[in-house]
Amino acid sequence: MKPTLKILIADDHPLFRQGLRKTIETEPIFHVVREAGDGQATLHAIRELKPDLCVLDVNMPALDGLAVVRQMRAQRLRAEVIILTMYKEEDLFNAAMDLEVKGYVLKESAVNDILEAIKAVMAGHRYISPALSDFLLTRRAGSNGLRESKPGLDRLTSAERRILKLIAEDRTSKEIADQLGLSPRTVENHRTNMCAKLDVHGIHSLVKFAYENKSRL
Amino acid sequence: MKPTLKILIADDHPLFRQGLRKTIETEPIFHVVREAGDGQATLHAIRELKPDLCVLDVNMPALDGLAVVRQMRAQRLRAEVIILTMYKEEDLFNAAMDLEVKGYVLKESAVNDILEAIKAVMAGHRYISPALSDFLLTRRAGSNGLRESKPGLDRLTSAERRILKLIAEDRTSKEIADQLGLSPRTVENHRTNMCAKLDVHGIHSLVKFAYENKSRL
DNA sequence: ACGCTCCTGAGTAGAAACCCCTATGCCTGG
DNA sequence: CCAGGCATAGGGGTTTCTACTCAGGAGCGT
Repeated sequence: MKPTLKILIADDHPLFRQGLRKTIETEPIFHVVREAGDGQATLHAIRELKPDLCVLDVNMPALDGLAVVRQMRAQRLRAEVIILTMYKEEDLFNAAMDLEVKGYVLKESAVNDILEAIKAVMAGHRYISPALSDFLLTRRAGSNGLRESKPGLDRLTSAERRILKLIAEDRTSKEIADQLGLSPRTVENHRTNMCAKLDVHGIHSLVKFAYENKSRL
Repeated sequence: MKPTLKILIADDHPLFRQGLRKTIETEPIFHVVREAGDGQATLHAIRELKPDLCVLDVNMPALDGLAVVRQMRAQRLRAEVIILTMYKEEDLFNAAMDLEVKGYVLKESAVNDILEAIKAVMAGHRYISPALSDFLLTRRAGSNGLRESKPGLDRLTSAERRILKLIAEDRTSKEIADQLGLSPRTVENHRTNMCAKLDVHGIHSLVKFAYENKSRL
């Protein structure tokens, strides 16, 4: 089987896009279905064409590359992402990693690298330019500290926090009630109130939130 | 400033050493002061010549590349190290990282990569082949405590993995069924089977598992 | 004293997930 | 050819969580 891979490229420089396209299409199964020059157009094109892979420049008008990825996640647009950037900025890199971007390539890299990155990502692996190895190795120290506190987390009351901590440990309302000496209904009411305050919906969203933020409870 | 850099290369294949030497010496300031074919000879040469940088193959007779590094550390021989290897083995890679090796390059990489690696390492940075980005990213999770792949994760079938990926995105069985063109009951059955295989129980445990392991799906 | 928030508890309803079964069709290895 | 694994689909029942409503009491500031 030889399914051609639908690729979208986004960069605000037409000449760079052209070079990128030429490079990518040296590989016959890679097909660039669209070029976009700004973030909004990129997002539109992703919704419309459902590409398998997006190669996004960070610096773009309207929406930058990472903002596009955030929108993709919010709108459940499933496509692999490779971020292209000119500079080695640690914050930018960490933000991309937090968004679970699969590829991160410096523009200074050899043209060969972008092809390698595409192949690796489409094979389910990740590809990060070696120039960023330093960031990758020291990431643990950095990314944990500078994460901004979620909006709404500070609006939780003490009882709610107490319960959320136990939710993060995968406890049911009944178990939590037993442990805290409350009625299961009270715990359920707190759950409901937290869902409203945090503006999360769905049966698992509160658990997910609790799990993501358990270090800050 | 133009001090020539003393480099030692170690590999048990003479032809490969020759290619490597030619490649390195395209850069005038790099000077290969010795080639070695096994670990003992390498260690000897390092003591004798005190090179600035050692490019070591992993597979060598007498002492393998990592054993040489261990000896260097034990004998306080200060030289930067770049490990060259043919295969992507996670254990080997982690062992090298634990030894604070500054460069780790796959032989399949472009010849250009080894030069980039040398330049990066001599500039005080690290250089890791992008093919190993996966290892690098999962290393912190691994070193954090839960260590290596869960028992049972490899027992999942392809359909189950496909569904687990969507579970990790907080989708309901109905949404997953719609997206994959299946009956909701089928998806629920897969959920049940996965719970049994993974030996997890409780309404949120599968979501939690999926979320923790989403990078390995 | 009056509002206000918070903690507590409850009724009702529905959605989602889990748990126990059965069953069909497909493919593969012995 | 048959057993077994896998993917598919369903029945019936239970538990858990969410989403609404309501309500009493405690504490707190104006």
